[in-house]
Amino acid sequence: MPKSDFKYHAAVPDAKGPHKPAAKSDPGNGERPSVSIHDVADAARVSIATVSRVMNNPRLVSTKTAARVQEVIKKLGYVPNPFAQGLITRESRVLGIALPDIYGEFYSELLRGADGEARRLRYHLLVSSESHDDQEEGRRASPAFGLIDGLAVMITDANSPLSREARESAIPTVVLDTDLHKRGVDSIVVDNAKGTREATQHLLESVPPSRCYFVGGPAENFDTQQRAGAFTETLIASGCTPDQHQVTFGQYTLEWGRQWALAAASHHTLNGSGVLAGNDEIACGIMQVAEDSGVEIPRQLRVIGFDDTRLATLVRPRLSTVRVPMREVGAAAIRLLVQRVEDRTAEPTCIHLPTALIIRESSVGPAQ
Amino acid sequence: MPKSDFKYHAAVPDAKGPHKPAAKSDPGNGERPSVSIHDVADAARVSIATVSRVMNNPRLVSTKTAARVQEVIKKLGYVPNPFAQGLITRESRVLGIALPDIYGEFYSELLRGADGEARRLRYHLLVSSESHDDQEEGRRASPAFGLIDGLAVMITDANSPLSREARESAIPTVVLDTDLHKRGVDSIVVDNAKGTREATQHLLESVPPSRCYFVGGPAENFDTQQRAGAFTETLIASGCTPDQHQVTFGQYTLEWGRQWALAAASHHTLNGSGVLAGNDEIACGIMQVAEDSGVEIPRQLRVIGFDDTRLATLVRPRLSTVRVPMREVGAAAIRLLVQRVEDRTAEPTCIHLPTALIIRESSVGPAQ
DNA sequence: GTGAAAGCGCTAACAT
DNA sequence: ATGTTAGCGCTTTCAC
Repeated sequence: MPKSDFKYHAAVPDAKGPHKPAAKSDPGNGERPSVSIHDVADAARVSIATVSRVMNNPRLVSTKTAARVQEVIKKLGYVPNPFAQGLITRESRVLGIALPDIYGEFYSELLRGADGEARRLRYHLLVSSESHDDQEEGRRASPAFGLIDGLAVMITDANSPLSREARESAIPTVVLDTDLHKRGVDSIVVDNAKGTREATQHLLESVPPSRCYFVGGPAENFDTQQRAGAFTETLIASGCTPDQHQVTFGQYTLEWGRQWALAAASHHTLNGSGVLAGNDEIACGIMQVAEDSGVEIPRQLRVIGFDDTRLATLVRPRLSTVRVPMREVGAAAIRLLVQRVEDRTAEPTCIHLPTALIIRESSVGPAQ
Repeated sequence: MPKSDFKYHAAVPDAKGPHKPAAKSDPGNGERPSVSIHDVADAARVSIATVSRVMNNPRLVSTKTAARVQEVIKKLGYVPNPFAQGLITRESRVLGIALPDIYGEFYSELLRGADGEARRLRYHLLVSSESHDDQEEGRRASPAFGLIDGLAVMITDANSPLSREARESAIPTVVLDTDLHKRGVDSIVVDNAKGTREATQHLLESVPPSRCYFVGGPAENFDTQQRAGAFTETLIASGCTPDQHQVTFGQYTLEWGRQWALAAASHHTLNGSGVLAGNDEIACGIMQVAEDSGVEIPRQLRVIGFDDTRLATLVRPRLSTVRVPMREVGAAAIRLLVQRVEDRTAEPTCIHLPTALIIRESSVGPAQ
């Protein structure tokens, strides 16, 4: 019998240290019996080093020993303690993702993409939305810095405290929706300009430039700005400089769409117009008001949404919209993040994802 | 000068052990400089034990010392290493939540509730959807057992492998949507029966029982079964035993709603009927087909959805629906889970959350 | 190919 | 009130 067997078995049960931490097989409460690398080593009559090798670098172990150890591992249901592993390797295979909110089709789909990709790459995903923050003083439960290997942040508004924190904690980070790669941060951005141009040009096919409107989300929002910018440029290129009423900002909500449309209707500007909304919800709000006030879509009013959420195919008439590959955004963020985690010396990059106009019913048909 | 200062400083830099793990302040790559409890202890001229006490049990330390240590902690930006902590305390303050999918209003809202509650209780949330599984053999990346302190599982179909795993790993678990508290598992369930009864009775006010339909999701689904059951019972109570066409099962998708409605329309059963859909999406599908085939809602057809997602207020006519407090479900799950994590001896309980009929436009109005 | 041993950073018993 | 120390479970040199 190898000495390791003797040593461990003999030494441990007697040599009760002064510190008696979590139960090993404590009866009376429902603790996990928790089999450790020592248990495996003992049962397989090898040292813990060998067990470790079998798990992390099997080619350093003879096939025969490896097989025996594997068998014991299986029989005992051994799973390495991630805390102990992390203490040495400084890796948890957990990635954080911080979103401004996790509500609605948009974030939901993004998260789905991120989750799928993380799984594929054998990482776990720790989510955290910012929305519920700050109610109670400054106890900002930042997304487990120290535990996570990397963080994907979506920064909608300028420089949120979170991004600063991330920078300071020197943790691998990728930013969604803001191109910061010149500042040394990997980023994923969506090519808002392309889709916006296509949509605006599509509108201009049947609506005079002076009757085209952009109904955006919050003015501070990065996407909003790009979309508004591309809209304006396209109008200018067509020979019409839009006035201030043609480009407005509000919220990314259906309610804001309704508000805008109500105001527009009261100025009689709905009929004969074309509007590009900042997202599908806004577009839906506009469509609702139009319908309620007897303005026919698309005959009297053309409307195009943004994002291509399921909403777009749910409403009638079906909503033309600019598709944003939200799922791919989430997936790309994780892919890039993992890349960075596994090689921190790589050059910061920025992945651009395309947008494209999808024409459905709300923007086509016989001109008025 | 305390001896600890001498000991640590003198001993460590020279006594380079055989094992040289992760860089402490490795230049050349962008590692975190990582300040440890020792650094704080040194700088504050106390032992590491005192630093630990300041963080975990301040009342054991004199106010003066505590203040000094706190200052150093702040100056150095010290954050305890969660791996080292977890190794001893066996807690990570990370909770797992496993959902069949994370798509759509429903799961999105549930997740939002869970996230908010987790934050409130100072836990982190590790999500994982099952949908992306199993593509590549059996590499089931279970939700970080060993790392998480507890797991909230939503079991839609009978006994998924996940729930078994959870049981085996002896980790605190709460189950969503299936009452298992008799089997010793905390659970959160929604009182499907109440809302379903209300909805069915509401339908019966204007539609004869023989013209009432339940268009459910998957037959294996727990919620579906309860809803179908309550529907049938209510019909029976009103003196009509529903035939097999009146209670059907499919998917929780808009498409299934369309299919059902198409089939129904071809049998001329749409006009003059009342239908309770398994969820809002199905209801929307039915409404679309009805509209397309010229059946007016609510005049010729009454429809009620289930869940009260935003869809319900988006469509026209606005959808009557049975509200399910998805957000509260998520929050309650986390609350219960944390309770269990912090006291494993408590009796398993089952939290019931109510549902309630919300009457909007799709189910009321002048009878035909 | 395998084992011995150091030590990651921390908490908690024990000693003072 | 504070310090000393063992040890959580693991990975990894180093020696054989």
